[in-house]
Amino acid sequence: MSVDRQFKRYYAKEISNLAEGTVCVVRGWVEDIRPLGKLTFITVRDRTGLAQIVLNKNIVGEETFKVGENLTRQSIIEALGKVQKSKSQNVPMEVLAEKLVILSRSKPPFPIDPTGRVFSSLDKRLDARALDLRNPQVMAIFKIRHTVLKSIRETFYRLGFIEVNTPKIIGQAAEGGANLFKLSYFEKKAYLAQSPQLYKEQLTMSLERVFEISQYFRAEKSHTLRHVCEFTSLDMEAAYMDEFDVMNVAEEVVYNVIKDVEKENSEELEILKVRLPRVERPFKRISYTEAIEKLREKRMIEWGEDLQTKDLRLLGRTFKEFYFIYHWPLAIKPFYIERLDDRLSKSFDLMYGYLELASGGKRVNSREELEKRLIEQELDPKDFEYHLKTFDYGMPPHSGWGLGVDRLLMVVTGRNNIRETILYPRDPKRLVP
RNA sequence: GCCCAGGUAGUAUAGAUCGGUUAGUAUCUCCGGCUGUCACCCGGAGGGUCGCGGGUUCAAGUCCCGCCCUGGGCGCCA
Repeated sequence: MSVDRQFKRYYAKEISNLAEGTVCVVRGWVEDIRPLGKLTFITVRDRTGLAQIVLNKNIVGEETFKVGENLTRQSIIEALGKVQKSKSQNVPMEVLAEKLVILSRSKPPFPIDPTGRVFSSLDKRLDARALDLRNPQVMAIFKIRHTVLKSIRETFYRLGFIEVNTPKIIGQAAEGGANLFKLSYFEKKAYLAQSPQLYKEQLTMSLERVFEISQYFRAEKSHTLRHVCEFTSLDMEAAYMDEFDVMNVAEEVVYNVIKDVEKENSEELEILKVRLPRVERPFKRISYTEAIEKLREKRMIEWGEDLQTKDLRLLGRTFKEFYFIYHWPLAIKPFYIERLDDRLSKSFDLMYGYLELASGGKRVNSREELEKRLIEQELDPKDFEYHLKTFDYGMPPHSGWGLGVDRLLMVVTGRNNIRETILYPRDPKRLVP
C-alpha cells in the first residue's frame, strides 16, 4: 500500500535544499491539482510548507497517472520520486514522481476553503477547526502559541520556579465574584475552578516559587472579542516577593516571549503579515490615581471607581504598548490583596493598550486580616476554613499574578478575536467541537 | 441581560430604496481537451425550500408580524 520505506521522508520545506537526483518520499495533503494532458502538477502541503510533485504519464505509467488525475483536494498522499529543478514560481526544487499512493481520500465538498481563496466566517471555520488549521495563517497562530508557552516555561525555570498542577474540580465556591460552572461529583456538588488562587498561595509556604499554565472556567455570558468560558491562564506565586518584585517577573516573562517569538517565528509572522509589539524595558508604570487624573481630562470620573471598557480604551490611546497600572483602590480588589493604606491596595494590572493581560499583587498573609477582609466583602470565613488554617502553619509573605495566555497571544499575533488564538474555543454559544 | 447590523448553492457574495421573465457572479464538484502549470487555461455540466413559521397581494428573496441563528458594541468579568 505504502511507497518504498527504505527512502527517507522529507518535509516540504526541506526539499528545496536537496541535491538534484535525491530520492525522497513526500507526504502531505493535496492543496491543488493541475492536470495538463500527459503531465499533472500536484501541490502538496505539510506542516512545514508547500511542495510540488510532477506526474509524467510516460514515467509513472497509465495506472499511477490515473491515480493522480482522480485525486481530490485535501486527500493525504505519499509520493516517491527524484528531486529536480523546478520552473515553478513558488519552489526552487520539485519532485518528479515515480510512485504515488493515496493514504486517505478526502470527500468534498468541504464546509470551508482551507486554502483561504474564498474566506469563510469564523463560525464556519470553528465548526471545521481541524480542517481550518491546514490554512497556513491559522497554523501560524498555533506555532507561535507553542513558542510562547515554551518561552514562558524557560523564563520561570531560569528564575527558580517550580511548575505545579492544582485541581480543576473544586468543592467550594470560593472567592465569590465570577460565576462558576456547577457539576455533580458523585453525590456532592462541585465546581470547575475559575483560578488556582488559593492553592498557589498555599504552595508558597513549602515550594516558595511556583507557576502553573492551565485552563480555567467562567460561567459568564460575556459577548465580547476578549472573553471566553474556558481560557488558559499563566499563574505565578512567590514567597518573599512584593508587588513590585512580581511586576518585574511579569515584565521579564513578556519581554522574553516577544524576543523568542521574534527569533523563532519570523516565517509565521510574515505569513500573518503582522509586526510584533515593541518592547522596551522597563515597562511604563502608572498608578491608579494617575490614571484617574489622566481620564479626568476626558470625562467625569470619581476616584475609587473601577475602570470601564471605555476608560481602558481611552488609556490605550495614550499607552499603546505594555504598561502597568498599580495601587488600585482596596474596595474594588479581591479580599486576598494586601492593604497599602486605608484606601489603596498593593495590586496591579498589566495592560497592553486597552487590553487587560494580567492582574496581581501582594497578598494578605495574616489570618486575622484575611478574615476581616472576607467579612468586608460579604463572604463567610467558614467557607474558607481549609484555606485560612494554612495561615496558622506559618505562611511567608508572598505575591503573585495571573496572566491570560490567550490574550497575550492576541497581542503577539495581532488578532482581535480571542477565539482565533484558541484551538477549540468555548463561549456561551459554542460547546462543540 | 440591553442595543445595533445581518441570514441568498459546499464557501463567499450581487440582487431589497421601486414586489413582476429562468435568482446573477466567483470559487467549488463532475465530464471532455491540453507536456511546464502555479488561484493554469479552454469547452460543457451540476449545485438554491433566498434562516423558519405566519400574514398582505393576482404575484414576495424583496413589504408586515413572530421566532431561531450569526456577527459586533455595552454590561457582567481575581
